[in-house]
Amino acid sequence: MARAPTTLDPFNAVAEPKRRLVLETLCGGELAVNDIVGRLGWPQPMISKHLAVLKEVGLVNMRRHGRQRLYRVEGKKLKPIHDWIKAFERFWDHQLDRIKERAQRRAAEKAPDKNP
Amino acid sequence: MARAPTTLDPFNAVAEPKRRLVLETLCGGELAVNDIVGRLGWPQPMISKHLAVLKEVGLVNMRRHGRQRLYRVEGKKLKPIHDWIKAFERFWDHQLDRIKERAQRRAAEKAPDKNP
DNA sequence: TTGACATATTCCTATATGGGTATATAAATG
DNA sequence: CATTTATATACCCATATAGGAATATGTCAA
Repeated sequence: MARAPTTLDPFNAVAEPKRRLVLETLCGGELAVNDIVGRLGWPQPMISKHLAVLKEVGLVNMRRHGRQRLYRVEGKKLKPIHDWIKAFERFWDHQLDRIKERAQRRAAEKAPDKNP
Repeated sequence: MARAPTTLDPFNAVAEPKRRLVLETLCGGELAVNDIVGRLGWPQPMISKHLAVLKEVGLVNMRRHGRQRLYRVEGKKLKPIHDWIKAFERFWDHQLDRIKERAQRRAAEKAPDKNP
């Protein structure tokens, strides 16, 4: 079997560094293709092709406006990655560990009879 | 040009779903290859090959113990992904937005002359 | 030494990629 | 309609993949 298609899921789509740059570029808001071309300085077909992949996984939306096509980032589609990575946060964010522990302790104080 | 090698960075290594499962399996602590084979039920060469990729990007460490090879997850190597995704958190975690705003407001109160 | 066990490596193949270049489609404009 | 502008698509190619099967390497034990 070959490698999974880039359009399989956000993980694969975002593995390509240039596609991440496109998403970052769209972070400020809706942009037409040529705006992205201007900001990134890559050939237009390259931008269009990367946008096509991002659109197929739902990471961007498109709407027509005259002869332009305005692309907007659909950030929610990145949540699965965020959720998956969360399980590993403890490996670098010890601060967070402490926050969580404190939260759990507080929860335990509020419901001290939950675990008899 | 072909697709970037899976060993280029954590993003590419983790794009493969099975590789994510291997990492999750190692989350509980060091495991020998055969333990992973047992838990995931995949052919041993498949596990070894995925481990090789993960090791090359530094997502796992290995140490020999007798005839076994014990693999341990190196979670810190996932931080770049976490950091990149953070810029998009606002797209789903509105709660977090409010927390951040509050923190910024508080910081502004502490140093009210920073922006004259 | 000879096995048995644990793991890695090699060889194969179908498959999809990303970039480049050229061209097609579509919409506004004169 | 003809032309310009904005974007997408088609075609080509070198490349690396993931999986399967077979085999190699390494290590302990009798």
